[in-house]
Formats: sequence, structure tokens, C-alpha cells
Amino acid sequence: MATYLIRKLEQFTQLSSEDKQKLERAAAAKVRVVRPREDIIREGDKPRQVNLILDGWACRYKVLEDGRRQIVGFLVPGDVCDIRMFILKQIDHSMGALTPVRVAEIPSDTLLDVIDTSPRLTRAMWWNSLVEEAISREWTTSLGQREAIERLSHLFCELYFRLKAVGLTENGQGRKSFEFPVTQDQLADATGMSTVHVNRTLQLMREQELIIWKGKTVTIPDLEALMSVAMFNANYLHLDRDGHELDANEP
Amino acid sequence: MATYLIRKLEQFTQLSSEDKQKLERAAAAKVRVVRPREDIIREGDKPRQVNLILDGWACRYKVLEDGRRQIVGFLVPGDVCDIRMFILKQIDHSMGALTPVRVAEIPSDTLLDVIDTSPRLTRAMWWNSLVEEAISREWTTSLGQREAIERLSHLFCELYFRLKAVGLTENGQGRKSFEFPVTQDQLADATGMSTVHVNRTLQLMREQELIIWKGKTVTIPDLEALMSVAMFNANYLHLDRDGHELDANEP
DNA sequence: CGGCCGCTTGAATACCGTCAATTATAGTGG
DNA sequence: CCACTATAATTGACGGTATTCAAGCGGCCG
Repeated sequence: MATYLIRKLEQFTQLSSEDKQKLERAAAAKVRVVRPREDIIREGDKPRQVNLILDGWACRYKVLEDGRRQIVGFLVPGDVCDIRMFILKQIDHSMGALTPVRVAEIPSDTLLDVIDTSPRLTRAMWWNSLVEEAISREWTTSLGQREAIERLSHLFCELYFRLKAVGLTENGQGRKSFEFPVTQDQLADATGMSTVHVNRTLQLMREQELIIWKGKTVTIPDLEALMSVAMFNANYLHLDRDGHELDANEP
Repeated sequence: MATYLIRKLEQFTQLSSEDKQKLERAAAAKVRVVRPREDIIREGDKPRQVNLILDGWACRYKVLEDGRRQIVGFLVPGDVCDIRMFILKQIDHSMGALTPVRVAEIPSDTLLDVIDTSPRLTRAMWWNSLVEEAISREWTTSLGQREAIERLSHLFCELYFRLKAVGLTENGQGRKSFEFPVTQDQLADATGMSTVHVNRTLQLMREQELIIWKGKTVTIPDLEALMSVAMFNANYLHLDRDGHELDANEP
């Protein structure tokens, strides 16, 4: 159940089988299914438990008084939505399902117990938080400095690397692809662009063979080229096993 | 020395005198002075210790390959730059001084000891991280959805509330003010606008009496009005003592 | 097969960026 | 104390990127 989370954390350090079992047990407790367009949790709610995305896509978003909406991050399998947020009276942003989503509802205490009794897991979860913060800063940078085509390219790069880390990409004859069940409207809300401009920029990207997007599958024919357009530097995702000295010593 | 940090944390929960002494002792260890335009820490560096801003203004920023720069957050007295970042091989963004800055260099272990031996401080520092993340999301929202005048207004609101929390604002006859030693160039880098447009938007804001900016002092004649233009909702800063049930029981 | 949702297109326009030059302010040294 | 210099703020003109509005197309699902 917690396979994706485990895979992700192992980008930082190799977990022990005990670590993994603990996570599996915690995640197996209670599973909720959220339908597309429904919220997993809504701004103003009192946080109750930790939500772990088992399957499907969701997003974090904020809504302004006048209805303008900004998606501030995508949530994919393995993402933990709101660890430690239970200390707040109310949550400050919403999380909504983009596809049918299976969410593990883990009592905060349970998860903290699991994490805090293993120094390795403690560090791995710190790492996870640090990466999330870095992603958020990168979004700010994209929205502030990158123009349309760079911004979209950067987002596709981010998602490719994140999905690769949890094993949700394919790699056929050098062309990398992944499921991308997001509409152009949602892409517009995420990049701070109008839908029309997203559409036109995507056409440009297809012409330049930066991406192929058919149905719900995105293919990247030439990752180097896409990264170059995006000025993408993967360092901020910290996928190079920064915590290898903590690796569990198992066969 | 750690006065501002203590004041900030007490927006979440009342600390005990022991908590405060521990923080004071940790922050007194080693103090470094960084001059304007110098970096406190640079992207790619190996994080060595935790940096606490004692005095002065700094910012977090990212630089793209072609030199474009985005400021992704302001750092003011009481802000902790990089707690827990020492587990990473290299840091993913830079922090630069905007004014002369006094920084307390706290060994990571020292700070973790202090924090982890007091459940109250543990929670208070969680809260601090959650607020920083929320601020980052709000910047993304501003850059994505708010137009120029709203964006600048929102930033002034954020800074007013943050500075008020650490006691760095004045309140003369209903007009709120604070030191704001930031140039229009830097403001442009922070809001993702050109300097020219920042300048013109500020003129507009002065005409509408949303702000008065003389020398290095910003005055807000009518906070309600500014908040309204910015569509500012202070909830995300969580300044309403969410952790009051942890309050230390002291006179 | 009809309807809805998402994608696409065109035209007009607004917002904001760039370039380049000028004015103001502050810090420095004679 | 004042000239000198660097930095910061301001202005005008122009162009480009992106938004808005509105309409048409197309595929998927009941």
C-alpha cells in the first residue's frame, strides 16, 4: 500500500525491512476514495489525520475572494499531504482530487510514532519536507521569471522526475512517458496562465517536438531538450541519495 | 539575542523561561556579520550550521542559468534560515543580505538538542516551518493570480504582519509603519515584475494612499484598505496562538 | 445520438517588459 | 562643506506577451 511512499523515501536512503513494514502497517489502517473534483481537505478545516496519496492525482490550491484559483502543487502517489499540520487550528489551503484518488488516512499519532522511533525514517521524512519546500520555491521562480513555454516545460520536467522516483514512468526506446490526467484548464491554474495561452503554448511545444500529449499520456521525446528550454536543474529535488550514509545494512 | 525568534514562536505558544534560556544560549554561541549584497549561504554549498537572523534583512533567492533572479522570500529578524537542511549534500537556493545582517551560527546538533528536549519547542518549531511553507504557497498564488497592484499590496501586508509578530512595527495614531530597507529593484525580483512597472505601480499606490514610503520607512495609512486591495487573509500566517493549550504555566 | 466537457481558433486589447535617458538621493573624499 | 560618484528612482516611447471574449469543433459517455 505504501509502496510509492517507500520508493520515494528510498531516493534519500535505503530503508530497513522493519522501516518498510511500519509504514505499510500505518498506511493500511483506513482508506478513503475521493472522486474527481472533490476535496480531500478544504481550507478552514481542522486537520484530523495525515493523508497519504496511494493512487491517483490531486493538487493543493488556493482560491481568492473573487474566485481566481491557483494550484500551488501537484500531489501524486506517495505524497503525504499534511504531516504535522494537525497542530494548527485550521488548514490554510485546500487539496482537491483531479482523478479518482485513494487516500490512506493515518492518525497523526500513529505516523509520528513510526517516524520518531526510527532515526532513519525521521531523516527520510525531513528530507521529504525539504524537497516539498524546494518545489514550492521553484514554482515561485517559474511564475516569477519563466515565460510561458519555459514554465510549462519546467513543470513537465518536475513531474517526470518525481514520477520516475516512484516508478510511474515508462522508458521505451529513449522516449520517456507518464500518465498525465490533467486538463488544460488545470494546467492554466497551475502555471498562472489563461487556458487559451496554455493551449497555444502547448501547440508550440508540440511543433518543436518538446512533448507529445495524446489522451492522458505525455511523452518526452528528448528530455535534454525539454530541460534546456525549461532551464531545469534537478538538484532541488535531491534525488541523489543524500542520506546514503544512513542506508540500512540488508541484503 | 534570540529575542525576535522567541517573540515569533510565542505567537504559537507561550514558552517557559527554561525554553527561552535554552534558545538564548544556543543563539549566543557565534555571531557573524554579513554585509549587504553578500551571501549568507549560496546554492550548492554544503550546509554546515543553522543560521538565525538576529538583525537586518535578507532574502532567499534563485538564479536561472541566464541570470534572471527570483527572490522567493524575505528573511527578517527571528527567521531561521535552514533548520534541518544539514541532512542535504548541498543547498538548493541562496540567501543574501539586503542590509548589514547579524547572523547567529548555531551548530545543528545544538539546536536539535534544544528543540527535541522540549515538546513545546518541538511544536513551536513545527509551527514555524508550517508557516514558512504557507508563505511560500501564498507567493506562488500572488505571482500566479494577483496583478501588479494586488501583488505589491499583498507583500506589504505579509511583511506588516510578520514584523508586527516580532515587535518591529510602530503604531502612531492608527497609521502602521515599519522599516523597509528594500530597493525597487529587489522588490521587482521578489514580485516577478520589471523595475519600471514596480515603480509605476508604487506611484499608483501612493496616489490611492495605500502606502507612504519615505526613505526606508513604509507607512500604511489604512490597513483595511490595503488588505482589501490585496485580497489579504492573514489566516495562513497562523498568528492566533494555535498552540495555546501548550502554554507554559508561569506568572 | 445528443449533450457536455475539454480543446482549439480568431480578433481586439490590456498589461507589462524593454530600452534608453534623466533626475534624485546618499555616501565618500578632498 | 561641497563636489563627486554610485546607486536608486523616475519618465517616455514602443513593442511583445498574454488576457479576454466569443464562437466553433470534437470526442466520450450515458
